[in-house]
Amino acid sequence: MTVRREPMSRRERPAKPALSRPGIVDTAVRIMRAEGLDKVTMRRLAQELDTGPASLYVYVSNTAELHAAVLDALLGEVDLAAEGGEENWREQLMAVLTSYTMVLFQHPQLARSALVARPSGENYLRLLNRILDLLSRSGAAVEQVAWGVDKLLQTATATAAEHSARKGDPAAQEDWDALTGVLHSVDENTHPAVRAHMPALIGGAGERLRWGFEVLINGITSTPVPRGDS
Amino acid sequence: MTVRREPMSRRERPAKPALSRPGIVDTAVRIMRAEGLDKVTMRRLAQELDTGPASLYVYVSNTAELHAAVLDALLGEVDLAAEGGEENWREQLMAVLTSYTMVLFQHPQLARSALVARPSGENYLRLLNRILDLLSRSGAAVEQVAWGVDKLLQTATATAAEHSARKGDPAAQEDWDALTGVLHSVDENTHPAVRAHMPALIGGAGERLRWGFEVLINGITSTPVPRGDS
DNA sequence: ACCTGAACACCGTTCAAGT
DNA sequence: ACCTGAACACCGTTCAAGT
Repeated sequence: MTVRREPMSRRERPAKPALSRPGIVDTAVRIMRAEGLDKVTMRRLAQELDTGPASLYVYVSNTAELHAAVLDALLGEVDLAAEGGEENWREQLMAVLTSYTMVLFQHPQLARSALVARPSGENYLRLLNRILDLLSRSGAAVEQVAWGVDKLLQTATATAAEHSARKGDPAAQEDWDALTGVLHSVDENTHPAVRAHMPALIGGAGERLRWGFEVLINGITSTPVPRGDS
Repeated sequence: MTVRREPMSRRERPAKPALSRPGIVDTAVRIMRAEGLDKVTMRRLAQELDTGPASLYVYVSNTAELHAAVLDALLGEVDLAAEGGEENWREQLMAVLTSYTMVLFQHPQLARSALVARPSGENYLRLLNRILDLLSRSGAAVEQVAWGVDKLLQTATATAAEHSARKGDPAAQEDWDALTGVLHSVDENTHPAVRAHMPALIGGAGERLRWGFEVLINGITSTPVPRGDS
């Protein structure tokens, strides 16, 4: 009788699996997809893994590092192959950047943390390598390409982070509304330039991303790095 | 005797001043300067003002809005006058952008929050107006100027936010070290482009900011907005 | 209208102790 | 080496009650 009880309870609580870094990161990703990044806390994660928060510190040194690991996992979704002929580096570059941005758009809170805690994972490295390769086909100097890639990734990340204002967050739509409201009713005499640029200042949501990348690519390939730097 | 007691105790606790939004924001700024933005919490602020956290919600609707108010207060320090002759819009623009970036560099955590919660305060508006005015002297189309200013402010803000990795934060230096470490020891066969751009990928801290602005200005003034957009 | 005490529902991280 | 319970030192926000 006691013989039977043992397997039963195993089936009910399906053999709590041993902790491991991959397992922890997987669970973190699952929580994020289901409920957003701010639910990915040490305590919540521990609960999900049927243990105490202290146990996680064997595999992860703090919350920031955990979020970085989640980001790198997500970066696996970026499409590096991208359509467009081998010779058309510009279109390919645009496609990869767009793919990266779209992945981050899905989780703007991650983009936010990516700006601060520089990622250095496997998937990030692959992405970096790919973009460097594409941009270097422009024929620009090595320094321009190196610094330029940084700028491209920065815009993409920052744009996605800003996006958390529109989506996700509850009170963040209000910020946007507040800004557009203020811009619409700005005083002609004190802020003439704002007035003069007014419809454009707010509009063009969709085209802005692509235009932003084009601006950067044009600027990067035509602006030499100050001499004497490596 | 009781007559004397009253003024005494007034002198010891110097007449708790009435709460007000400006007073709250001032205190918040003071705490930030002294101990950093993450000490600027509702609870801590209430303690400083000798009241309970609930009382603050009469003047401030949440923590994000509080931080936005602190940011706008700080933006008052940006030097909009900037040296350089009236005719040299490029140098003036560069000076204003640099001043803005420097102010944010002092408080990178604020820059971080500025990316998400779009500011719309008085000082932000002044800055926006000034940069629009300067950039419009390039002769570029209105749409390019409007979208371009957004890009310029975005880079400045994002660069400052990234800066929180190097300064301030304790474990964030580690991220940077981790990244440079990984980049230095990357495999030639799997990531040839990273290898090829290696010294430049990491170096050039100081010149990068100016180069970044130049790239944008060049790109903005030479890249037309897709037609049909305002 | 403004202010408050108290509560609800959480956090990250550490550390001594166990296995 | 890995895991845990318990504690320390905090959070934001709400709400009924008071002035």
